Amino acid sequence: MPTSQKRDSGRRAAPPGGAAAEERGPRPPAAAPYHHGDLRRALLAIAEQRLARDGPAALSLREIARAAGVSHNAPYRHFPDREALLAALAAEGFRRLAAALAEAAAGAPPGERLRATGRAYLGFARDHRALYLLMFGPGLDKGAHPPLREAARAALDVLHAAVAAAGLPPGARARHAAIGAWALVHGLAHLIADGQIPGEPSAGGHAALVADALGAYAAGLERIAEGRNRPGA
Amino acid sequence: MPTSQKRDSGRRAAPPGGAAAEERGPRPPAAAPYHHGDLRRALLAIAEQRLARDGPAALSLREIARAAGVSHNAPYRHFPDREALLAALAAEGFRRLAAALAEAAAGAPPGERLRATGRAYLGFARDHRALYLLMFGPGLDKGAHPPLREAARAALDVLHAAVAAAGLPPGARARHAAIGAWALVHGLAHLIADGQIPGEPSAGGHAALVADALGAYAAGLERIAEGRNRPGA
DNA sequence: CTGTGATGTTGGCATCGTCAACACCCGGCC
DNA sequence: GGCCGGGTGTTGACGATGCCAACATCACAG
Repeated sequence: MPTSQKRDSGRRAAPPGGAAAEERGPRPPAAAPYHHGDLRRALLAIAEQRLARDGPAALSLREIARAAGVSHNAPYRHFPDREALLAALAAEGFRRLAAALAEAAAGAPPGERLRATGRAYLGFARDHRALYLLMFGPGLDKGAHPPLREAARAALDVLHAAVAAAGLPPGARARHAAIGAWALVHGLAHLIADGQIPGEPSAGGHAALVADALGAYAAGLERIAEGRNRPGA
Repeated sequence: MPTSQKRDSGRRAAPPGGAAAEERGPRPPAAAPYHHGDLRRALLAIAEQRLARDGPAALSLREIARAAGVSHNAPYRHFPDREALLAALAAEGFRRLAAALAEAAAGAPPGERLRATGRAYLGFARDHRALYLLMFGPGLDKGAHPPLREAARAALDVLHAAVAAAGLPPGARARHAAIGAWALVHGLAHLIADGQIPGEPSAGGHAALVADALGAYAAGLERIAEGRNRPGA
């Protein structure tokens, strides 16, 4: 029902209030269908930039509408409430994250797959800090928005594959190892994004830290794969 | 300037609006100084319970004041703004977390210290889910509230000690290993609290998962401590 | 006893999320 | 061609919130 791409009619080229165009791709005819021209996408784009600027708590539907050049109630035609917009934003973030992870995993040899995926995860968190914090932050009832869980599961699947490539035989223990890898990388990303770890979060800032932490975990996985020393009860 | 403990005068025993007493400890004379009687503490107690019930976003100063039986502006005599109250809550949480970690570490043999500390960390996150999410969530500028950083650093120190007990020689690499341990445990706690990992978060719910993940990391640390295979660049 | 400063109250302002009613405009139907 | 139904956007309103300003109250100091 949504995303109804109808026709163009060339109206409302530049809304007066906003500094944010809807950044239409290089697709000549298909755009601007109804009154405004693909609101929803414009709202999401504006919301993402405000999110990065002011944090999730300061995100107001009215301000987004204002920036889009529409009235304060227009967003309600596309999102039932504020949380739904946040959820759509987070879902899009999960999709991008999963894509980034898959790409990193595909471009690395099996032995390096785990580390490469972890680096990609951390890179995403660094480059989309606010979005990342929104995706995993509280205040978003994941159960009420299935796309979130679905995209998150897809991301975990990539981690699964990377752990399998690390040489661990499949089974419940491998699943635990995969979740552990996810948790390690997620914890690092979260602590860095939260500013708990001193040092510049620049591109190579925490490279040694990440390499050591991932290396330790990978070494443990190898050791378990070789010696089969059961740690848990 | 704040926390001015003056004297008692026995007034205003039961405010009409609230179901939340200020749960004064077993300290007979020292309590209820000025008008209300240790507001601030009462506000924090009420805030913590509302936080656990409705999440951090739904926490409103006015509602807290209402529950405490004071006017909607009384909290401003104790906290400059809403965020300051949140920060005080989070700082208290960090203090409790550090204490719990220290206790767990002290009660475990050196070889088990890392796992025991990790379990305590996860137990704290499970038992104080909302507070934990507040402590590490966005929307709280940690830089603006030094007590937060301080308490967080204290918690990390306990992890440091646990990692040292795991047999790794001190140095930059050991520091990285400690942060990695923190990240692993933090990531597990956060993912579980966020509902990303299916399964009951009850006391023993994720025991096997936690044991495997911590075990893998500890095994990697041991392997590094023995063989000295340098992972990072 | 008077004054001073911490504590609490009343009132007000701008903003926000959301609901209800109305206006516009496209495409389908006769 | 003309109507009309529903998706889309607008105006107006309500209650609630964070915060500011002015005032009231009380404990203690001098």
